[in-house]
Amino acid sequence: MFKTAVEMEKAAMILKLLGDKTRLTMVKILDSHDCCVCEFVEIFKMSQPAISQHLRKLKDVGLVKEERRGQWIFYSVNKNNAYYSFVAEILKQLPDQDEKLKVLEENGTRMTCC
Amino acid sequence: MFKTAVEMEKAAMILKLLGDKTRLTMVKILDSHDCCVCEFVEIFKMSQPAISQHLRKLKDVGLVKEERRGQWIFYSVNKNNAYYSFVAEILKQLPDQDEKLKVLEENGTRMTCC
DNA sequence: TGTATATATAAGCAAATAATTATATAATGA
DNA sequence: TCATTATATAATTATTTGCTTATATATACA
Repeated sequence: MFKTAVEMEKAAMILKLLGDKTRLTMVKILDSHDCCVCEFVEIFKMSQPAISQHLRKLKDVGLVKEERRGQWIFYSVNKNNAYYSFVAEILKQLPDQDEKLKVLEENGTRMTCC
Repeated sequence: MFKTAVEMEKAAMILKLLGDKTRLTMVKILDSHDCCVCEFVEIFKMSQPAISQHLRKLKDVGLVKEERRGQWIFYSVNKNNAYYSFVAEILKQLPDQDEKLKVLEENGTRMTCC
């Protein structure tokens, strides 16, 4: 089933990170689509620094990784992370967030930026 | 697979609750054994009010329930809770905590109290 | 080379969290 | 009925968190 159980300390740390609605939704979205910061700014109607700070926390524990593409920095889930399978089991149980991206495409925000 | 996905808001709330090492371990233990407050005080080497407050939070969202047995109040996981299957998937991936209870039995603390 | 755009980072602050200490409640047993 | 034990609750405090505003950096493009 699972190679090895996640340590309690690490598990609690991951859960605390995911225990924020914004970050949880980010990870759920990133699990199926790469996104850049400006898309999240649109989706969550939050300031750019607030978004960047959430992404920083996710990056610091290795849950997401970043990749610059020209002017933009794209984030994606780091599926090689030791805790990815732990996280994936949680994400599985969450509702699809694709309609959030669809809204961006409809109002053109997705195209403009990325 | 799952009847219905857990709402993002609710999921984040549950994850935040479990994102504390003490509470996460409590729930993992309670998932297989009922326990009373004084046992947790021993296990975690924490003050009784601190333990009671953690249990209160878990009870407030319905993850655990309490049952008085004479002088003691026993806590157990509320498997009827709407979010139990969500939580159970997480607990599955955590290492067994039985040795923590074993320590209590060895030093007699488990018997004395409960 | 200068300006605009995307992003990160730092500093400051208000709200939330998790502990402590002190006190209240409830059951047990002499 | 009184002392003891188990637990809850309230008040206080220190720490952490998540935002804001201000500023820095890095790329693109005219």
